[in-house]
Amino acid sequence: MKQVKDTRSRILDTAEELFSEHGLDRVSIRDITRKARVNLAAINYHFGTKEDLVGAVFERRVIPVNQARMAALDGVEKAAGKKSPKLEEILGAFIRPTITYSLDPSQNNKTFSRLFGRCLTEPSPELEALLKKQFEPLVERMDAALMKTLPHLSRSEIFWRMKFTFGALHHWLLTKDKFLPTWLEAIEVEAQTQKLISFAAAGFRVA
Amino acid sequence: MKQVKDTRSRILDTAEELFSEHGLDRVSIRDITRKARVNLAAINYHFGTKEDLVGAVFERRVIPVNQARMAALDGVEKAAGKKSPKLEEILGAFIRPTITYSLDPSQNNKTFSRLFGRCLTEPSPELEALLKKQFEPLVERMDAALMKTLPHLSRSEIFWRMKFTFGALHHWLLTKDKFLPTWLEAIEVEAQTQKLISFAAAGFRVA
DNA sequence: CTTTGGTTCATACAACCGTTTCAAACGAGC
DNA sequence: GCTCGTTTGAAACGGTTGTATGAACCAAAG
Repeated sequence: MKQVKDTRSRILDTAEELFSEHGLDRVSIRDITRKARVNLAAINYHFGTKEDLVGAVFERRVIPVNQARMAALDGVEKAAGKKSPKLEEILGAFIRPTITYSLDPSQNNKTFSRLFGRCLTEPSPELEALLKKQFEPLVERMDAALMKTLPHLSRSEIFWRMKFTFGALHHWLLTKDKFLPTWLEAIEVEAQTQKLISFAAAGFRVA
Repeated sequence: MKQVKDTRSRILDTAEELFSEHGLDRVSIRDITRKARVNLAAINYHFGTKEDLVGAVFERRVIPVNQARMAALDGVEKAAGKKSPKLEEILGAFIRPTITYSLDPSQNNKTFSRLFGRCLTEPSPELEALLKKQFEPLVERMDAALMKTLPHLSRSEIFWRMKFTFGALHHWLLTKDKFLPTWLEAIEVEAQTQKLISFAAAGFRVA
């Protein structure tokens, strides 16, 4: 086995970094292998095609984040017992894991938030299928939790409001350190997160 | 002059269509010229580089949309007279023009919404500068109007809520006919727009 | 020691990229 | 009719792309 894992994960790390910085299409396989100091053929050997590599990069992050979301949702529902969980807590279970994972420096995740936001706009059909597979069960659980807490809303209504929340979250992840005016007072990420959660919660509470 | 305009605008139309469908980087100038039935060199002759073409495609749409937003804001403020305009009307002035322009079939705009949503995630520095230039004055006017209507909110607070609104809008534009579950009841675009506006308005009204 | 199965390497491949070139075609003004 | 500036055309440029090939390498198994 030698240091297979070394090569494989060095490719994954470098690819993630470059993809999130420049976009999937502006990064060539040669850019990745050069920066990872790995042979050109290593990518095709370990992952198959470039598209397979893209999938692997996404899966490595999306799966844990969505698992963390599920776990957070579990925790929120268990804590609420028989009562319905608070709206802010449900939304927090959806929003917070992306922050946690995108800022944890121990896992080379500094750049993950941008990658994550990006994955929604890159139009590869295979990537779209992957996303759908990764998000469908989560969205279903979210819907169920929200319907319990907001029983007066129809499932369709919840769907649209989730879409808006999703958009706000991902646009924020993608641009949270871009387009900032000079006069803006800098605030912590946690404070930004709370702003987003209460913004979305208010949107969900509309009659 | 002959049919210069014909060639030029046929390139613009085709480029817009292909860019919005496949993304900026997945479309080559050969794809464009082939589909537009125009000589390969025509793009470089009329626009310079491919990046210049991208800029031209965006500008042709972004400028009118933002002008329409400005005009709508003017109308809302004039109608309110000395009083502050209603929050929903301000947000509508920002949101509605993107709908109007992305659905008007008389201007080949069927695909514009996707292009528009896409332009925020493609990381070209020149495009970013173009966007900043096109949006800064608009955002300033929006901020001013919102501060007048919501005087208890700080400018920074309004900035973040605008970012969330922006994200919800653009994610919606980008995916409004994607990832739709089978059980979802179909509704008109106007109804979706109203949902978005009241969602965002509620977020702005949080104390 | 030799074989084996997995991994790395340099190199080659065909296809495509954005851009340039320059001759041909063109309509307007004299 | 004949220039003249503008627009189109076919072809080529050098460079890069993703992928494939087959030899070299290496740890572990027999």
